[in-house]
Amino acid sequence: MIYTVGEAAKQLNVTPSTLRYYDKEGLLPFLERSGSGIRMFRDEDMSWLKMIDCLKKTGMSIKGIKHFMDCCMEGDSTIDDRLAIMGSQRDSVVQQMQEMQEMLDMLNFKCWYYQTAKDAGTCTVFDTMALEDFPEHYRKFIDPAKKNQ
Amino acid sequence: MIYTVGEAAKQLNVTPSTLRYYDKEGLLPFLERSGSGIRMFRDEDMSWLKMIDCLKKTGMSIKGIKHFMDCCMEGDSTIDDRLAIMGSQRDSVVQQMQEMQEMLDMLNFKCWYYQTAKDAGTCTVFDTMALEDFPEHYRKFIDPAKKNQ
DNA sequence: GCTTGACTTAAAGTTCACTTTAGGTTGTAC
DNA sequence: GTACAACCTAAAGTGAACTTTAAGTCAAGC
Repeated sequence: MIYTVGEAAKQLNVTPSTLRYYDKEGLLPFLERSGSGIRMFRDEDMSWLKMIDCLKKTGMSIKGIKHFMDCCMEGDSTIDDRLAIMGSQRDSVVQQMQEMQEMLDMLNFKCWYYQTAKDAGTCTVFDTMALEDFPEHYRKFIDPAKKNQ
Repeated sequence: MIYTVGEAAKQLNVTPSTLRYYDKEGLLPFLERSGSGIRMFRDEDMSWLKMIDCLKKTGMSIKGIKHFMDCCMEGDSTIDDRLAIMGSQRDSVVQQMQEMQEMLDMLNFKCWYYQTAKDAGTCTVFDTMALEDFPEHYRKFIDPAKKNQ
């Protein structure tokens, strides 16, 4: 199966211009054209696009992705480089997820906080609350210096 | 304890210019100044900054953060709005984490793939491998249309 | 054969979130 | 009292990642 830039873009949930931009930046060295110059995305190219999407979503820059793709085109001599790139990207994602979890904990606290305030009708409900009145796992978010959390 | 913009910035691991920029954009409505116009960050302001940092790190725009801060300054009349904002931000983070997990799975596959190629000295090692030769949890990443994964 | 929608390019424009620059003021240390 | 680092503002500049525009080409349906 062969897709045009518009069809490929739809599958990836991006605009055709984005794919053309990626092409211009050298992210799609695998891409072939028809005799009249039209981009032809094959099924295996869609796999490449998914990989690019993965790197993009995990925070790699266009330049970084281009470097990886260049390595991929080079062949076996770059296996070590590619392994290193994947390894550091994985480490980065693990870190990002840890940070995300911390942020989620804080947001969960805020949801509880505003839900409690909503139920009481006012944020002043917390003024008379002692630290022990807060659910245990939320206590770490409470700033004694701050009235309105 | 009171901090200058430079001290506050150091605690948050940002530059002083960033905090001045946030101030200019209206993200720091709580912030007070000394008689000579110098920004004074109190301990409870550092809590506000942590909240702003949390929203920023979870992908909220400067404009979105400003809106939230404005609600915070308004008082009890905006409790519902703030609860809604925190709720949707939490949902967004849950989604982001799910996506991150999928990306991590893919990167783990790629690490295994390149490690295997490295051990063999060539990517052609996969040419003779049947689907059953791949670890089970990695099989979903294999594209039959694609030689070099 | 002609319309129409999708494709092509190069180049300019946009948005976001800072960052830098220029010119000036403040406050602590000697 | 003077040096010097850190503060101040307004405004211009930066970099990343697209997005839009303009002018033209291609291919399927009538």
